Amino acid sequence: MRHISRNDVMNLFNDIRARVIDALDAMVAAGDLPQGLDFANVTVEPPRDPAHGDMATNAAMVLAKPAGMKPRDIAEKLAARLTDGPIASVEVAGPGFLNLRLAPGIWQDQVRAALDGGEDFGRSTYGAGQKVNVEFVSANPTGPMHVGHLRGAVFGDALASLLGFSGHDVTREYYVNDGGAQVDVLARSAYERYREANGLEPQIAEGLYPGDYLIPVGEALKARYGDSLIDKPEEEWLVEIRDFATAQMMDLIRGDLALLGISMDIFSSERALYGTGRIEAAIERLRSAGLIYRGTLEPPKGKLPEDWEAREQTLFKSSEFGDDVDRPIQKSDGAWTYFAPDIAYHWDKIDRGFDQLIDIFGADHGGYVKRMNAAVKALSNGRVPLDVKLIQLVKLFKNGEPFKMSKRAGTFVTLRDVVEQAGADVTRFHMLTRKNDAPLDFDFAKVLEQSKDNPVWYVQYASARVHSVLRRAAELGVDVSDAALAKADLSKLDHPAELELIRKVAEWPRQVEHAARAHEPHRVAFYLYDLASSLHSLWNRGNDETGLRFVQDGDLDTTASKIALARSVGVVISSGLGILGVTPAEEMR
RNA sequence: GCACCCGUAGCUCAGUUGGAUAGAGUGACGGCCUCCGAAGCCGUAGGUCACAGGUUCGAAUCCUGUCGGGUGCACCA
Repeated sequence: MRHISRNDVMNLFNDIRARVIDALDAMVAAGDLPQGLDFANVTVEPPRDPAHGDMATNAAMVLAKPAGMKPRDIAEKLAARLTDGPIASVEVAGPGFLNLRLAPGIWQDQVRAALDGGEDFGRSTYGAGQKVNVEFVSANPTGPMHVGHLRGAVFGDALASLLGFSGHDVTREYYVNDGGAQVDVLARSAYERYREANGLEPQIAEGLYPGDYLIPVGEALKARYGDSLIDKPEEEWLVEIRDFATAQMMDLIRGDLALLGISMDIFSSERALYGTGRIEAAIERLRSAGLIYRGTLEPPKGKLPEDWEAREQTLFKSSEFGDDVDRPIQKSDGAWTYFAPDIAYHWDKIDRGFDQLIDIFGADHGGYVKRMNAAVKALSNGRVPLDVKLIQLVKLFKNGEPFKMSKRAGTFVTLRDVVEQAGADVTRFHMLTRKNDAPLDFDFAKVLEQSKDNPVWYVQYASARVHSVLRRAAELGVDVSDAALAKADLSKLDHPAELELIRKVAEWPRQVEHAARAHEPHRVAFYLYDLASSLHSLWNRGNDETGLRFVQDGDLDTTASKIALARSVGVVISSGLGILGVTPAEEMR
């Protein structure tokens, strides 16, 4: 029998799949199957219909064609080799599925595994320690974060946690766009506030940042420079004020992130790439691969920009890597485009030894992903995969009414506004209740509502019920420590309604692994909702069937078994919420 | 015009990387509290998975085309 790691034991589905693969290997050895088959598509999954048993495998069907055999023949030979250990019985069904029934106690063992593992239950090693870089937020350092940044921030942080939980070595990274014209605008805006602090009338011209958040920056500048910069030409103060203001803005942003419980491992500066030869070196690397040339791009088809004119530019041959056209890396005046330092930046990430890169962009930057993918492919010789996740817009509502925002009118909503009104836990969970590429509605009234319409509340309510029942059992004299509960007689948990909940708990390792593979943390949120639903369902059955209540007056042993189940649900909820960055509730009052 | 994302119940959305009879919430209707937390649970109703082809044992899922919505399209970042 193949060696099974502790991790695989925790993921029952992987364990059973390993047994199926072993049986297939044995069939090959015995000549029942041809050599050289690929078992990668063999899956073991919970069947949708419970009547189909505990688990089902498609092995016979996916192997029929490559093996040149009938599914039914494979299925029957495979079935004969599977009834062993945890698998109690096997039947061939439908077009060639093998429906597996597990031996008594196997599911219950998963409850024990959850209690033994605690919040490590479901942790996996499939990431194999791979170094993954998750770059997210990367908001321009020109002001506080607003709602537009909020969702990407939560998504990136949760994805990073999810990958860490599944065995990756994760770095959270922020790319500071401090190299372009917008930080000069910031400097000029801050300068006006500096003049204001010196008692002069600020002249916030069109195009400057009007926000109040620069007023304290102006005062800090006064404290530092007095009036020595007043009426001096821009050349004398631009760089100093720019660097100062940028640093202040980054402090602001770090504070905003902290409100959400987000802490970056690294802030990488775009500006720091200039003048170090890093950009030139990155471009040179592409040039030596024959991917840089001087050329003139075709005008875009369809509506032609008014001021379009043919220009010779330095181009990157991104079209060789799936991009639609080649992309300019230098402007006509010879300065780098935004793309050039970004190429250098990604090369730097590759250079730092990451095995996998993930970028999180707003959906409005979708047009950028092909060229970035092309660059990373070219720079790493295809070694390092880049996955760009696009985050769709958040639509704000208040009691069903759309919340109009306008930067000009000063009514744009900051991240701080949202978190202070809704709370970090609610905000974070709600941001993850949609797939990243689907638009999301955020209604300040609804997210705070206490009903099952609100998934945050619903999951928290389940958590609170678990804690409630643990408290009651403790009052009756049950030792509710995990170590003690793990010793309870779990074979008492044999009612179909209880088994249904146990199955949900047992699915956690599998769900979290799938979520990690897909880079989709929202799956964790949906699973938790589902798990909460199963708990509520069992709970309410206890109203009619008193034998199903978690607390059984006068029978401490049975209570301990049932509390063990409740606690395993609680363990998974806090583990799952932990990945999402949400604190589980102990009570709702 | 081109590229990317999306199209699933009246509404808002999931859908286990191709599996068996497509699921939740909400809204509508009907049940369940002398009972561990009813802020909950159970049931009924509701579908041509935008449309048309194709791939195969098998498609909401993969490919092609069409329609509809969003986003982006040289010297902005």
